[in-house]
Amino acid sequence: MNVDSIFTPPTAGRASEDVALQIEAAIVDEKFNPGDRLPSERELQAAFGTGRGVIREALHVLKQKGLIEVKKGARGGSFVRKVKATEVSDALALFLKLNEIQAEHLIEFRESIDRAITLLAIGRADEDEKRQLLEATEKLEAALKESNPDLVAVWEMDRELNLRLARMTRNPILELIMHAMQIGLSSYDHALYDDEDYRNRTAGNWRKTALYIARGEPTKALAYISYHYLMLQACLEEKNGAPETKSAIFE
Amino acid sequence: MNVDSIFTPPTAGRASEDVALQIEAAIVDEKFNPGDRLPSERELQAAFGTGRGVIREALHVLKQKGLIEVKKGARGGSFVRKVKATEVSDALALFLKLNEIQAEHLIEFRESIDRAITLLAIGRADEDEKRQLLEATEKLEAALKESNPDLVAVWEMDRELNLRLARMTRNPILELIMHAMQIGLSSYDHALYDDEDYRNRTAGNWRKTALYIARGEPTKALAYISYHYLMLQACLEEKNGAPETKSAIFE
DNA sequence: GACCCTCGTTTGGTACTACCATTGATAAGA
DNA sequence: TCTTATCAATGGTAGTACCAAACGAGGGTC
Repeated sequence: MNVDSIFTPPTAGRASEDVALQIEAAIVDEKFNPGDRLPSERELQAAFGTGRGVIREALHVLKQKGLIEVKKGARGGSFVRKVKATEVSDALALFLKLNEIQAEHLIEFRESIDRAITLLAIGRADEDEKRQLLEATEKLEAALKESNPDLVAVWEMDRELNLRLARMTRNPILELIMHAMQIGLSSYDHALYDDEDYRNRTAGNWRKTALYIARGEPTKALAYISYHYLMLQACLEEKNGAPETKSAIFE
Repeated sequence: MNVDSIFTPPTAGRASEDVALQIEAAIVDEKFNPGDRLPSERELQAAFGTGRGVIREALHVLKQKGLIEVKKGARGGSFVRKVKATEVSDALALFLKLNEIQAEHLIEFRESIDRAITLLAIGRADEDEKRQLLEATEKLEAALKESNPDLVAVWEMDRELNLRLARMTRNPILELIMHAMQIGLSSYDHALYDDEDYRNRTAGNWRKTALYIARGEPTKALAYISYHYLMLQACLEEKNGAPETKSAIFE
């Protein structure tokens, strides 16, 4: 491929930004597709007519954005990659951390999303998926009934349940948002799981929700979801006196 | 400030990543606050015991994340900055572009958000805000009734209306998501505004929605919102025959 | 013929140097 | 006092040299 026909020497103030923008534009315009290998740093250096440092700074930004992955060694280089939901989630998580978003707001938002997801999932998922969801909630409940439950594993199951339900909506944006929320709430959820009462009621709630999703009864499913978040809110307020409330949420 | 006590020489595989992580951690831990100036590149170079290139690559990533802004010249340097919602929106927009998300999914998601926002806004906004929202919708409708409406300005008013409503929820996450959605849908909305029938009905819908929000009648407000998205969906399907449907959505 | 080792090439990763461009402060001069 | 020139700090760029990892080709060994 003739890279010289794609890239032109940077002219804007910051060369590395211009380079990054040009390469990003080339990827967005599908001049490079996922899996493709960009020219090596030295080739790009020649194509753009800049120093190698400029190229490296630009590539680092693209890597951080999740647009490329970099391998070294022979046959290495920068490879175009599909942007994953993780990048969005990370950006969101960083925003949430630094802007000290209150847990109440996160919960409130997540409840809205959960309700939307539930309605769509009831309408779109097939019987198999609904059955599998129900079975997964039963497994979750069973795992918690053991004498010494592996909390980390159970928490992971809960996480997986949410993603599974989101997938049933057939809407990738809801999947993405759910994924992002889990990162934002993860340390918080994890902390609450220490409370035996909370986790048992959560699991029971999950099963009931899945049950009414499987039966196609949206009103009842939504009722259990709302109840879950009411309970979560209550647990939160209960712990509010402790000084480490805020820091407990974000690691 | 003694930077040597904060930063340690990178040890992980990629030095620049390690440096970026350490600086990011320092910012997240509030060792540096918004407005503060980080040490100069040459000072950081000394503190981390690396080459200046490594520092620059790390700073570029932080800049891209929106954590710092960089000024050159005397008294220049890297200054810590509040992470804006824009960074999240941009990441989301990039994800949407490269994953070719269908417009139907975006609309569906946005309707869920709009319904949630409306319910919360009715419950939390004060009378002044509700009245101002209603007045703004009336202005929008009036602007469209002119013989030769300035479509760009009107579209901007529509955008502003959405943000205003989101603000009325008192939940910054909903504001953020609304902001991000607008970026993702912007070119699409803009294209639809060319349709006179669509924009007139949209404006009318907005006024009705605002009216019932002001009156505190959630059911009717939600009905108008759903109707709006039904109409949007219909417009979309109508144009579906045209080959440029997909590209029209994303620039 | 199949397997393994070695060595060389490619490519990213790091260090260092030198110099430029911008910017703000400070000193000199009108 | 105001203006102007100078200087120093700092990011921006170029270039070089070398290191480290990874892969391939070739040759050797079993």
